[in-house]
Amino acid sequence: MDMIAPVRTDAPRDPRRDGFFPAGITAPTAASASPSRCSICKLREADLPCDLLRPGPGQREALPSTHWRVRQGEALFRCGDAFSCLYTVRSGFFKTVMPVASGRELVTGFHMAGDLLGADALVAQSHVCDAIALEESQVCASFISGVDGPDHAPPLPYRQLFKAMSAQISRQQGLMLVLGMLRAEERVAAFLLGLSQRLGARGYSPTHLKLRMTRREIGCHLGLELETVSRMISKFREAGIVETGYRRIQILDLDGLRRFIGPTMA
Amino acid sequence: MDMIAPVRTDAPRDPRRDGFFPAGITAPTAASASPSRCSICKLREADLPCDLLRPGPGQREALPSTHWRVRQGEALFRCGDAFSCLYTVRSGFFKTVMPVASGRELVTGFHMAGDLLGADALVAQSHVCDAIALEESQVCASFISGVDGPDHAPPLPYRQLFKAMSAQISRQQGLMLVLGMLRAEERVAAFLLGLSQRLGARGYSPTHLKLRMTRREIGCHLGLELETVSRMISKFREAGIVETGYRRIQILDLDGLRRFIGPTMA
DNA sequence: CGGTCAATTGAGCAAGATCAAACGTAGTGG
DNA sequence: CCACTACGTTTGATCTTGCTCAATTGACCG
Repeated sequence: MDMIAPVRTDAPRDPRRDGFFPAGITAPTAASASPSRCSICKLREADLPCDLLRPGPGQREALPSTHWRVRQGEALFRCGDAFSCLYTVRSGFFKTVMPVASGRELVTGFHMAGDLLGADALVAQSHVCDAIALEESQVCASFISGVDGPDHAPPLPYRQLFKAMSAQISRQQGLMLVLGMLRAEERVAAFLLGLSQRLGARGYSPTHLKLRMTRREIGCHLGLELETVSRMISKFREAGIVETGYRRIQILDLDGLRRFIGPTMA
Repeated sequence: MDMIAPVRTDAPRDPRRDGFFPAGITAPTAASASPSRCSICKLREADLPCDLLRPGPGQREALPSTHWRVRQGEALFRCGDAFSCLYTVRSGFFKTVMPVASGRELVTGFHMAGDLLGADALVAQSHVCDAIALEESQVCASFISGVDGPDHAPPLPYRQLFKAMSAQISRQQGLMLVLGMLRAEERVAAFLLGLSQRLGARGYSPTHLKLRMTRREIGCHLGLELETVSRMISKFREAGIVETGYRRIQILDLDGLRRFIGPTMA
């Protein structure tokens, strides 16, 4: 994805969007349609005030930015939306939510003045969560290319670092989902499936796993006691889904394991 | 903290360290003491192979890197260690652990060939978790300054982005700790304390909180049902620690609330 | 071949989920 | 301004899940 110009000409990609600005977002208030420098954004303790996106001495030009209003209950961006800019909360209150198949939702965070929103999409180029205003809010939107974009892109080593850090954020979000929403059985199944998938991606067998960690370590990773981990693995064995031999686990029925995760995760 | 030269001359800061290399880490094997370019690191599906730290066309010079061996059970780095370099797992298996006061430990992840280790320390300049080898392992260490370092530092806007992403990683790790190790009572107490602290840092009252979110949203954030959240708040009220009025919560006894979190978090 | 540590399995118990009902608050429209 | 409605909150009763305690078995190492 390339840099999106301050005046956006790309058509909305999401069916929920029906106008020039995202649903629930009005045109710039203090700023004109052409992006302002937004030097009034001086927020205490802010993670990333827009002012800090200004260039330092010897740097290139500042990233263009502008202000938007978001009404209560409306989305600043939604899961799947193409990445267009980073947001700093100027006033109000947001929640970020990952929608889950089961209807329940995972609230990944609450965000108030000074907090950064939207960094989740820097690498994948599309947002992985909804950002919903819990009250009338204002944000500062800073237009910045994704790490692969040609303009304003950082030097190569840092692009890789961005990717690595972004990958870690994604991994942690997945783990939060496991810890916050899944039952013991589902957690262990998800753990085994994740391990299988990662091993497969590296050229190892995805079905013959050699566990390098103890049941206690698995438990500490999944928020369970070691006895519970052991019991769940035994349950999978009794169901004919895995075969076990001490630290070695053979997955006989990958789909059966997926079925154990249930409707929460797809 | 500044860039640490490939040949390290700084004294170990951690009492657990007793030699030139971190405990359990032997001198470079394939590479000589002076860092090699390590072009043999071509790992499939890797998040950040050392090769990718090479400069692209028109970039500055590559970051120096070298290889280390880590024996089973030994630490690649430990919580509190000064940040010196980023690691890519070449072979073997690691766990990353956040030590917790209560003796239990939070395993934040398992890491195999191709995974990046150590990015947690890029901003704070010191590691926030232990990285322990679960079997005989090899890593590629890439020397890179922290985002505030003078050498190899990225342009300013990206430094801010690094900080923001790093902050998000820290926040998520804190939440994983809450989701994985705390009981309902402790989770709600930690949530209220966190909200209080963040509001205080922004100039609002840290004791008179106006909750913008519903009990259900708090529950979805903490991995609890909304009834449980309500019950815990009622318990705090009955204990004389908070006063409640619908969406408004007044904290009467901050220390009392901290006492509820118990020994797990300090 | 003990010794140590990890894993398994069982029994009882407590924390939290679930189901259900009553109550408060905010918002709407007459 | 008030009544009505919708939704959020509180509280209670019951039940399930997973934790705790305990004993046994199994693997690995000198």
